Amino acid sequence: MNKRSDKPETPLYRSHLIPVHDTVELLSGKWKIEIICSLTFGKKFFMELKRDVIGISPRMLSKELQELEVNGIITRLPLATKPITVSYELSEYGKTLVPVIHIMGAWGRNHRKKIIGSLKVN
Amino acid sequence: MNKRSDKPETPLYRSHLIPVHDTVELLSGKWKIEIICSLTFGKKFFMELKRDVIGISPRMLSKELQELEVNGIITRLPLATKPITVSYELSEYGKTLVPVIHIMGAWGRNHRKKIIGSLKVN
DNA sequence: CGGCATCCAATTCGATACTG
DNA sequence: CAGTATCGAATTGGATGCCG
Repeated sequence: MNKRSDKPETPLYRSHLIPVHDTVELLSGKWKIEIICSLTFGKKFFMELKRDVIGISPRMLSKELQELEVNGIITRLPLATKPITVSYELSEYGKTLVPVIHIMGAWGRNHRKKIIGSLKVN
Repeated sequence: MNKRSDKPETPLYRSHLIPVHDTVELLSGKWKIEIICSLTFGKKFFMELKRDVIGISPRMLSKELQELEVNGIITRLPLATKPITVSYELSEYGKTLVPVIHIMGAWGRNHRKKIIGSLKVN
């Protein structure tokens, strides 16, 4: 206990709620983070993503890619091959989201340790 | 374009997926962020929270508070009044989550600006 | 007052089949 | 190959009433 104050130094004002929700919702889809993860390693074809993201159906992959695209996180690059192929990549803007995800992951990793530790009393 | 590399300096490895998901899911409930926001201003009674979080039903408030409690984010403090009253506060551990939320909010605020800007072509 | 049980509405997700 | 359409299952959230 090195602190007695009840309040954190940085309260969360109501004006912050919407932006935080935006970020949470953008990442809330069941497969979004995994898709972004795969794309941090470079450009991928639809089919490669489907192989990377184990268990995803084409329906969900398509849907979540569209959501990421309208948010500017990824760029869709259709190629005039035969049959058509489409590759996706993280946009420069999308890359600004990666550090945020890392910070969330760091907290989550620590949280996992804490929760598992708190179960050892079983 | 000050960079030519396709890959971000910090890829997201698959080992990061679960911890990131943990953090997202912890914040994914419809009212969780707002509850945490309210509690960053100090201890609150159940009833006060219900007034603060406009539109929430007692059922949802109770449910989300429980989820935050089992995750160690908040502390439940029942008082032996008549009738019983219960107050909630952010735990010291829960306060470690606040900076993460702030970072998510900062990204989201910028994202909002970007998205709204991209609609001005309407 | 705090919170649980029940029931219903809405949203999300999965499986599968189909098209250009 | 890269999606879309359709259907059904599962999850999530809301309204309400009851109880200690």
